[in-house]
Amino acid sequence: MFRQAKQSRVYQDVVEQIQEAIVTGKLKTGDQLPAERDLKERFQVSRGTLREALRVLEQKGLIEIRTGVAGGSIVKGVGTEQVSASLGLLIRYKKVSLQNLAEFRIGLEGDIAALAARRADTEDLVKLKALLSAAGDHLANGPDHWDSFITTDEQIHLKIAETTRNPLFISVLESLSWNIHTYYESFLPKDEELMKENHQDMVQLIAAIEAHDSEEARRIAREHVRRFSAYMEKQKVK
Amino acid sequence: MFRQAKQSRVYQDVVEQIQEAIVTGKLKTGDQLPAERDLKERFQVSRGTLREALRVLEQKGLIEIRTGVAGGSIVKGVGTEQVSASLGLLIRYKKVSLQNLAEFRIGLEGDIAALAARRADTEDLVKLKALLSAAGDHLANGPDHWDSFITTDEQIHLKIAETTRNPLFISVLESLSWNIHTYYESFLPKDEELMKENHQDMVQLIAAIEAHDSEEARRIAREHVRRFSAYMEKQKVK
DNA sequence: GGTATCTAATGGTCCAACCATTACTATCAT
DNA sequence: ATGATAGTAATGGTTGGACCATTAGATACC
Repeated sequence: MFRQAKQSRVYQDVVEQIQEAIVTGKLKTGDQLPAERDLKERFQVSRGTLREALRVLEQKGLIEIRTGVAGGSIVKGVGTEQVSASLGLLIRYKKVSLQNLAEFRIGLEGDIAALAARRADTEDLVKLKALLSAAGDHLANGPDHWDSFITTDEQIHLKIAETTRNPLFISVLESLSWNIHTYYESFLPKDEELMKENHQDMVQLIAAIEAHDSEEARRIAREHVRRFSAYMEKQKVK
Repeated sequence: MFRQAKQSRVYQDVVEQIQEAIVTGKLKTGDQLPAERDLKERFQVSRGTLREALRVLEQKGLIEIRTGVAGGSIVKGVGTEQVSASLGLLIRYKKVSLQNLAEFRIGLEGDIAALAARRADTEDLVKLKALLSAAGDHLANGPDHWDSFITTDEQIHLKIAETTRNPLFISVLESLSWNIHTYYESFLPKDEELMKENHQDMVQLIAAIEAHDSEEARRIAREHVRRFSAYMEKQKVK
C-alpha cells in the first residue's frame, strides 16, 4: 500500500536529479557533466557526497567517469548491460546449474529463431551468411582456429537475436552466453565432429530463416542447443 | 580479445572482495558487516573510499545500510530486484516497449507451461487448484474484488513458473511481471468479459498441466498471453 | 618538424571533525 | 513495580580541506 518514506539522504537526491535528466532526455548520450568541483557548488553539497552520487550513477550504467584533464563524467544513456550484469549476478548467486541454463536457453533460442525467421530482411541475411562463411573457414583451418570458430558461432547466435529487433531477447541471450562462457568454458566442445555438426545446424537454421519458415527455425534451434548442452553435460561428468 | 586493464581504483577492490564473500556464501543473508570505522582499518582505506564501495554494493542490492547505534551494513543476498530495476530503467528510457515485453512473455510463458506440465507433482497441483478457486471467487464477488483477482492471477503464473524448478524461469518471469505491473498498470484489463476469459484460460491450462500434456499447455499459455497483451495494446491506443 | 618536458585541470584518496539517528540505560514521577 | 522521560554512546551521513595520480594540451628544445 505505502512505500517506505523518503530517506533524506542528500546523495540520493542528487542521483535522482541527474538520472531524471538523463531518462527524460535533457542530458543526452555523450554529453559531459561539469567537473566535480563545479557540480558540488551547484548542488550545494560536499565533494564526498557528490562523489557517492556519481558512484551510484556509474553503477547504474548511466554515466562513465574518466580521469585526467578534460576528463569527468560523460552520459552513457541507458543500455542493456545492467540487465545482463544483474542477471549474471543472480545466476552466480542462485548457483544456477548448467542444466538450468541449458533448459532456459533451449526455449529462448527457439523463440528467437522463430521470430527472426519472420523478421529477417536482406541485410540481416547478408550479415548472417558472412558470419556463417567465416565460421566455416575457421573450422576448415584446423584445431588452431577452433577458438575463433566458437567465437564466430556465438556471434551468429547473437546476430540472430538482433534480428528479432527486441532488446529483451538480445540482452537476455547476451547475459546467458556470457555466463556460460565464463563459468562453464572448460566444458565447451573441442571435438571436430561435434563442431561440424554445429556448423551444419547453423547452415540449416539460417536457410530456414531465409525461407521465413518460423516453426522449422524453432525446431532446428531447439535441437541445436539441446545437443550442445547434452555434450557439455557429458564433459562435466567426465 | 583483451579485457580492459584493471583500473586501480581502490574502492573497486573493496567492492569485489565483499561481493565475492557474498556470492560465494562466506557472508550470508542477514549477516552484519563491521562498522565503517572498523572496516576502514581492515581494508586500510579512508572512510570516504570505503563509503563509495558501500554505496556501490548497496546499489547492486547486495547490502542494506541502516543508521543509528546497532545500525550498519547487513547482507541482503541477491534477488530479482536489480534485474527488475535495470529493466525498468530501459522501459522508461523507451528502449523496451509494451510490445517487446509481450512478445518476450509469450515465448517465456509458453516454455514455462510446457515444462511445468512435465514436472508438476500432486503438491503443485493442489496449490494451483487452490489459487484457481480463489481467483474464481474473487471474480464472482464483483468489481470490488477485481484487483484481488488480478493479484491472484499473477500468483498462478508465478506458481506455474515455480513448478519448473528452474530459478531462471522464476526470476525472469518475476522481473517481467513486476515491470508490466509498474509501468503499464493503467492498461490492465478491467473488463469482466475479458477476465472471465482469462480465468477460463487458467482452468484449461491447469487441466493440461495435470494431464501432463506439455504441448497443449504451451499452446494455451501462448494464446492466453497473446490475448492479454493485445487487449493492453488496444487500451494503450485509446 | 618532431620530441621531450612542463602545466594545469580533473578525478582519486586521505584525514579530521561534526551532525543526525537510534538502541539502550538510567532516572524520576506515579 | 511501572511507565514515561531524558541522557548516552555507537553508528551512519555530511562537510571542508589537503594532497596524489592521470592526462590533454601548451611549451620548449633539438
